[in-house]
Amino acid sequence: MQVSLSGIRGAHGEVFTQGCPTREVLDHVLSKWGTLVLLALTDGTLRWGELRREVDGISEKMLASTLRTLEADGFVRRESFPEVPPRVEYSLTDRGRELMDRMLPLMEWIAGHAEEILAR
Amino acid sequence: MQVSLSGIRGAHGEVFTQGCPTREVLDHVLSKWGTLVLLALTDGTLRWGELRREVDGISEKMLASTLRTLEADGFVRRESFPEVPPRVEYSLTDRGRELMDRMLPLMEWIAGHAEEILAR
DNA sequence: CAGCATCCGGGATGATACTG
DNA sequence: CAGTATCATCCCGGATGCTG
Repeated sequence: MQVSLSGIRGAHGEVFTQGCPTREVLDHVLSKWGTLVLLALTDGTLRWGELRREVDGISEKMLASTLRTLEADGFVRRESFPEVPPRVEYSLTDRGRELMDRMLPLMEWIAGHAEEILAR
Repeated sequence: MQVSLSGIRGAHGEVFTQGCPTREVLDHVLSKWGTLVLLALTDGTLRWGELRREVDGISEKMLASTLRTLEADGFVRRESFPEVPPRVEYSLTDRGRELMDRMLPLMEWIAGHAEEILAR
């Protein structure tokens, strides 16, 4: 089911509306840390500690909060193993991979043009 | 010039680094209001007042600040006409259109799945 | 190792009034 | 009409300490 360009606008031409579902998901997924966590998981499964190290500068609090949101939205799967010491692995769900299929081209373009863009 | 997936990661596997150019542009472009302003301009040129009405809920302060950032990054062009009353028009630059070519598929997918995603 | 609870400061954001 | 200036506020997010 494809949504046309005109289909993503509100009926009166506004760009969505305050508090509509699309804006909410946008805020989750395009948040400061959301994009980076999703990108880190794109290469494969990671443990909590690995994730913390891969996403440079993220605090434990924000990692936990970001992961909870992304898991609730069904983008990330959390698997906890009953071992000592505990091991928890995070990976993208199918939905998460669908999302990243659309997000990666954007991030690659930005990464490739960032320096030029900021060179004012 | 295409950037491979591996090319968008830091040398040590981290997802970029704190304060690197890519993260900065990411923050500008994927900010709460940045995406919505860019989306509004995707359909064509808009005046200040039209933009304010199209992007539901944005304050004058945030509209001004968002537009200044996007203009400084070269995504948005500002044209001011020496008339009374004043008229100022905003539109995407070529760079802005390149960006939106990558962003639209993402936003369309999110808009099409938002309700399902939040239905927990 | 993988988190959660708590506190708290500051930048992001909003509301209002005003101006060229 | 298209902003700026100012003030008030909120909540994001960092730091720290603790637990199963």
